[in-house]
Amino acid sequence: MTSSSSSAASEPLSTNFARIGHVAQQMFPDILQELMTMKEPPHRLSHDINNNWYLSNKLRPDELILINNVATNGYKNFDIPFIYKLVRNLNLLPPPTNGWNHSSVPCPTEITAGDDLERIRRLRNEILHRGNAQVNDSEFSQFFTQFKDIAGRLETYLGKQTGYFVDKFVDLETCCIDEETSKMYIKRFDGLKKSDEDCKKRLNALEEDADALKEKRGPIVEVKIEPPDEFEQIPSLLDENKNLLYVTKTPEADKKKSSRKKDKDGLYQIKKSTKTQLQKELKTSKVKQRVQKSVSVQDVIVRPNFQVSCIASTDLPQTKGTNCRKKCSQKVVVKKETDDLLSEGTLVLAKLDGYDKWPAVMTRDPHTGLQFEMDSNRQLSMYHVEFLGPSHTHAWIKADRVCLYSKDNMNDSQSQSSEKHQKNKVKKKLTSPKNKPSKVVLQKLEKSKKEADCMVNLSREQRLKLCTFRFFQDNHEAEDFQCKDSGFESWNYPASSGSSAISSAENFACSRLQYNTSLVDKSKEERFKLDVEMYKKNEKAFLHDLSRFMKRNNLSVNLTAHWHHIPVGAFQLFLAVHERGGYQEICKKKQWTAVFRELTETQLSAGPAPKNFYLRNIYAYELYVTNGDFEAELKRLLGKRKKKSIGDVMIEDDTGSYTNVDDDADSDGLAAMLADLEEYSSLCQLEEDIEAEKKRMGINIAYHEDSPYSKVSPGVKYVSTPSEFDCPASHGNHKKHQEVPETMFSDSSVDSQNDLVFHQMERIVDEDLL
DNA sequence: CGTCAGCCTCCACATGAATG
DNA sequence: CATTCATGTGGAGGCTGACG
Repeated sequence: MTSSSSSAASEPLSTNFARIGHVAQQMFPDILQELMTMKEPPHRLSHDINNNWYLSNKLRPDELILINNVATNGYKNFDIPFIYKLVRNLNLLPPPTNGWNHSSVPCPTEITAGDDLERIRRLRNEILHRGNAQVNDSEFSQFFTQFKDIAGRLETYLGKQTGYFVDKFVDLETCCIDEETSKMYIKRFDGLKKSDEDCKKRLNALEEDADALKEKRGPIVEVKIEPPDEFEQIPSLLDENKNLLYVTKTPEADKKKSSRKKDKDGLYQIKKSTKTQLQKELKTSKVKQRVQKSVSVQDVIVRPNFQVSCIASTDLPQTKGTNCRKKCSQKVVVKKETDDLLSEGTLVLAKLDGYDKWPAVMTRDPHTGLQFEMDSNRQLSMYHVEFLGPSHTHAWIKADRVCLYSKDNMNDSQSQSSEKHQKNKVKKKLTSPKNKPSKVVLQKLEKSKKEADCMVNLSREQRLKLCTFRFFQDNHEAEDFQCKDSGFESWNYPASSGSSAISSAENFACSRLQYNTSLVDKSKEERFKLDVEMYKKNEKAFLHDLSRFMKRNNLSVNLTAHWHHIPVGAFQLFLAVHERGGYQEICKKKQWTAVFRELTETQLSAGPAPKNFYLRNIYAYELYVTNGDFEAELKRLLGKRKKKSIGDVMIEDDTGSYTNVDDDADSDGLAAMLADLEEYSSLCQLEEDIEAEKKRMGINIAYHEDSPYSKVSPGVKYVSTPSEFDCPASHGNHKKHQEVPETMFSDSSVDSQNDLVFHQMERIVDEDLL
């Protein structure tokens, strides 16, 4: 492709499409790969992912391969969805004004880097999912206006010279496309269009099947199957809060092991005979003795994500579930409902010290925006909830004290609280109410129950709107570090990037997009030098990165030292130390006093202050960016500070006051992503299972009426296979279940089905190209 | 009986004197 | 002059008693 005077406007409509297609498939990925290289140098990626709960658990095998090869290949072959996922979870950019994956398109006034990434994702989806390969001139011009706006902002944000990205778009917009390239793109999009139509037809057919079968089935009991080596045929005990019956084996599971190759995350209905058998076993088993009530298993669904649970239809007495489960079967998964992430807006019962379970809504902390917290073992430890009632309050509640709201749970808790009160007088300080609830409290509780009952039928969004304490992005403390168009540049490596994203010789004008140097090729010294160069240009970038690093490692950070009442910034200290060769050099040459005096502009005696401050706040980061043994240093710091609460990263801002910083990508939107994941899984399951089961003994599709999924995408829910319990065959299935939802790249949940189709199409196209 | 303010203790950190 | 040690300071959290 060479620049030409002939305008794109005069070219065929399909050529226009080829151009915007190139942007979506090549130019945007290249920009984002460059952004990634600057914001997350490849040598840090593995470590950061390991420190990220979500990413370390949810990456797909193909994504893991890319990450494993990142040290050699850089961000080559990282596509937009994957980069979006990394940026979002590692918090590499300031989040979009309305948060990630918001239902509405960023408006023109929203111009954070995150907003632009969000725009890129949407544009990419819009282009790739476009059924129509004809782009008229006005549409074409609109597309390129958007492209250039985004490119302009990103080049400023990344500290590139003016036109660094924009010029490439200008070239692409106006240059000629050679015939071959044009044909290649048209062919590609023809294929896309065809796949689109096929998939739509297929999905419509499936939906019809589903509709027809929906009425045939009754209420559903959910069973999750664990893949133990050997199954036992007894139903075991259940979750005390959720009435979950944990079953270690489904009677026919082992028979069908091999026939369920496609198991991912679907739910499978069991036969009536199996159901009867379960009921029988429940009546006769040891479980029955503990439960003391017969459990009528109305129906069972198998969720082959290797865990067995069964929702019994009757209310079960609260028991020490964990112990019982242990006694009943070693194979039973000890998994409480609260181990799952509850998403924002979910109606729950939360137990606060001194109170009974109280109806509440899962919300974000109005100050930090956090919805939940992980402990140091990356286990979910706390949820933020807003309590319902005449006057709403909000609080952080331990995860094991939160369960889904239901009247049964409510009643159980109340009847039990009085028993507990009798039994646990000695322990009353721990969790139970000190005394019988006062009349006032009971009245409040009644009101809150009424409110909760009213909320039951509302959507999560509607519930959130009724909440008093709401988190707004504008309040986000991370805003302090947010990049505005003016000023804030970050990771300003000169002319760096992994250009290698240019994957195919077929692509036109690739050479234009290639860059001169790549960080990947640089030695650690060179990289560090570039880091420092960048830091010199921008203090905030350093402070942001330092804070992010420390936060991720559960360490607090103080960005301003006060020596003899003279404030000294961490950044100035870092530069001063760097100029003298780093921490070790200064210690060796005993230059801490010199550093101290230089920074305080005094001749005072330093004492250990500068050294200690550096050790506490900066040294681990210095090791981190220089590929040193920062982990040992982190261990030392963590050991020293273990008594401090984990997760409360305090950053001293310019005014000297301490503020919480919420820039932990782990939690930001995690629950929303989980919902996406489940939605995606159920959608995948829909198609795959129906196909699989069609081949077997006829279709039997079941919808989980009460499923939260129904709110996400009405009409497409759990899919039940015919009648047998199948053993979820392999760990591969499990991994599949953990796939990060690709639906996060769809515009909204409403479009999720289409999006699935589109992504499948995309894969087809990509495979074709390979 | 529940709430809340005041007091106490503990801990981390800064500072400055003492020491090598 | 760098390092070590003792002391002072401030914040967080727990306990207790007064009050409504």
